[in-house]
Amino acid sequence: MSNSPEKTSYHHGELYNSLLNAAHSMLAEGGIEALSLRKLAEQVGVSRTAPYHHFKDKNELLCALAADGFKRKQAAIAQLSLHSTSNPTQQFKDFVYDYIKHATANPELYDLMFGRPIWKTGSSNPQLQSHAYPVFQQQLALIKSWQQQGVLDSEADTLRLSQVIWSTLHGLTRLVIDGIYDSSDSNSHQVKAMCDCAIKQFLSAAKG
Amino acid sequence: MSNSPEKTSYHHGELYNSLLNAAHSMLAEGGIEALSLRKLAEQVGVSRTAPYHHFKDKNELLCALAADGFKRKQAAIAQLSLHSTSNPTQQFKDFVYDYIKHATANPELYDLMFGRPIWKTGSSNPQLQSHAYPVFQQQLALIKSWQQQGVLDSEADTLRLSQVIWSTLHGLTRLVIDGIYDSSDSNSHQVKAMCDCAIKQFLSAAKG
DNA sequence: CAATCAATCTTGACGCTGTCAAAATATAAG
DNA sequence: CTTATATTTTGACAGCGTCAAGATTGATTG
Repeated sequence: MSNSPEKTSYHHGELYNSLLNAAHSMLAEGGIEALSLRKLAEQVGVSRTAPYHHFKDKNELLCALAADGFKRKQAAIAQLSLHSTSNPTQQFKDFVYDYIKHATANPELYDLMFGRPIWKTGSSNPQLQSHAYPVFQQQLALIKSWQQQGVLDSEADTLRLSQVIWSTLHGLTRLVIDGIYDSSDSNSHQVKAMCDCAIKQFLSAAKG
Repeated sequence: MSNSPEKTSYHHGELYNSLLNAAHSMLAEGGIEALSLRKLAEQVGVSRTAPYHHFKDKNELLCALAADGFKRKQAAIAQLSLHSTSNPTQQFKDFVYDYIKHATANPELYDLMFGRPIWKTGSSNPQLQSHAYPVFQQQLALIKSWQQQGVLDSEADTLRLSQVIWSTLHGLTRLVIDGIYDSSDSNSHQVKAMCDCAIKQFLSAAKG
């Protein structure tokens, strides 16, 4: 959308944000693989090495992009918590649906945020971590409250249960967006069925 | 290990297998990222474009490598099924432990077998699919039997439950091997705890 | 055995990538 | 105005996947 103002001046002035914006849409279109610094620079109207004065690395750009994604994810979850008009069981269901919905709506962004390249040892930025960690804390708080309300297994250790539920959602998402499940025909219908099955497992475990 | 016989003859004779072997160890050392056709050719002692007479693409080599992994995985699961001396509940636990154990022991191979690059639309080889599909069928059969024996929720649709359990194991594996969980200190201890929590959830759901 | 053919391997080249070094230019500070 | 600092540029390097054309070998057939 709002990529480059096409300034003709030597100094761009808004290079940092312009690069991030352009990177965002380029990521959405072709994934991490198609995201190259050179194409990015060209699209913003600047030479190939200009970005290196705002991002030390390609990795640093990816981290900044992912950090931005975590910031928005946190806001989305927070807004979901505010809409607590429904009963806690329905809240948990909505939490699951929303997780898969957001992830499958922006598969390339999800792939970046939770992918190897930026989390591999030595790659993860302190700035990235500071944005990602609160999101997990947020999820942990939600699950703790659901445990206290008897929706989820109250005997389980909250941290472990959070990790397991997250694993289930993450795994389901990855299997879908990585193409291991065929996304040809009525895929969303099957994904919905998988979510419901997962929900049922966690809910019944609470009544053991 | 047994990489190249260093034949000086023009025709290598065993190029296909030599490439696969070299690729296997190169993958284990540096991951997909570090696996380049050129380095591979050099290591086997052949020119850069020689591999193209045995693999149409780099993608085709990756598919062959992954297919080999699936073949071995199938054999491993089959052997696990034969060791059915223990009770079915313990069998299910061992199945979970083994999944994570094998995946974390060969993280780079797992990343290849269940990663985007080879499953992305248009990348997956028919040969790859024919090796991967039976593995899922195998897991589905196991889960069906555990359902019939009352270990897992017998009311759930077998296909959906298989997908959910697989999602949990896959997600847990990915979070670990992708570096999202810090693998610094006593990691295996925490992973064990997560597995136990997941197992408990699925077992209690059967007694709902 | 000799000639032909197909399989295999090599050299050369192209465009793409990330990134460093050094030079040019614009802005800010003294 | 001069000096320093931040920003951008051009040039260059090594690496990558891969195509095209030529060289070499092993197998096939007359």
